Amino acid sequence: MNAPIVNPALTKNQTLVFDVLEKSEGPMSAYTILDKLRDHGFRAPLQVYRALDKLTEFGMVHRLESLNAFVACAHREHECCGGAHGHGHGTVAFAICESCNQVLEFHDHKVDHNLGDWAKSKGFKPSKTTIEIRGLCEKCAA
Amino acid sequence: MNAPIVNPALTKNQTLVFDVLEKSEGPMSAYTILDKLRDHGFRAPLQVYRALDKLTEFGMVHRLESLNAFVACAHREHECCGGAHGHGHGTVAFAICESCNQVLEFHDHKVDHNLGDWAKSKGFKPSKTTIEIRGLCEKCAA
DNA sequence: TGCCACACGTTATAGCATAACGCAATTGAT
DNA sequence: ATCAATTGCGTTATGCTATAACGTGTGGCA
Repeated sequence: MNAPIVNPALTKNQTLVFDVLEKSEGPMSAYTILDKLRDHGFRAPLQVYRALDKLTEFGMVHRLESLNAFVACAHREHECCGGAHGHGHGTVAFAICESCNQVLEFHDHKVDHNLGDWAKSKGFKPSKTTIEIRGLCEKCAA
Repeated sequence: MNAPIVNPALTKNQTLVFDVLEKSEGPMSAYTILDKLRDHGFRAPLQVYRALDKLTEFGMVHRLESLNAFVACAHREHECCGGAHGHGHGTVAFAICESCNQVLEFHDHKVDHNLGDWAKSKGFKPSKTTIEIRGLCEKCAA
């Protein structure tokens, strides 16, 4: 459960990428981000991927594996997944609406605990856990 | 929780793809499968992807989202995720060793229940849930 | 000063997935 | 029987996602 970096100083590219993600309604692919940043001088995918790597390392951005896309962390004040206290919230989970693309980010300590128990019982040492629920959000299911 | 198809009749391509996956030690990408099947007349990715789509629909193959790869379902007798009784085991979870690429497939009813409770509390209607733990298996962690 | 670490920019390439077309075989209703 | 609908198949082309490998510039620091 590596504690993320707290309030790191962002570079120009990292700031640009993060701002685009934060202003977005939903998850974005790296190439969509690239297109949004062409006016700011971005020309190549690596410029985006390198920024995303760092932002993910900082805990400010999450990668949605089932979408090959990225979202800004939904938790304010960088308290996400650790943060100032360094104790961590454990694994982040996502509910992804397949109709409106809204993403709900949440923590569930019981799930963490249960998966942790399973791992312990098998001698498995987790480094990163992905939990993604695809489906319909309340509004779209109605 | 859609009940999977039980003992479907597989086409030639589906059988070939499934056999390759089942004999494999670990997960395989679609293109790796394609290469294994060139001698059997496979020429194009779509031949593999179409078979994989069906096998996944049948519950005989799982996609690992964090690897962009596929594994044969580890449960014998097609009792996986439902099967003959049609009651379903709920979500399948995977522990993926980043050192030896071994994949452990498992079910955890408590996790299912916890995520189900969360979804219900938010009015979210899940269609497919992905749980993947990356880390080190017992042997590689030693 | 020389070294190191890091961010950056660029070109090229690798790896993953699907669109769109047409053909053949199967099924099932009329 | 025959027509229509469905499904699987093969092929070509294309699009999307991600990284390798190279070089440049900058700031910190012994």
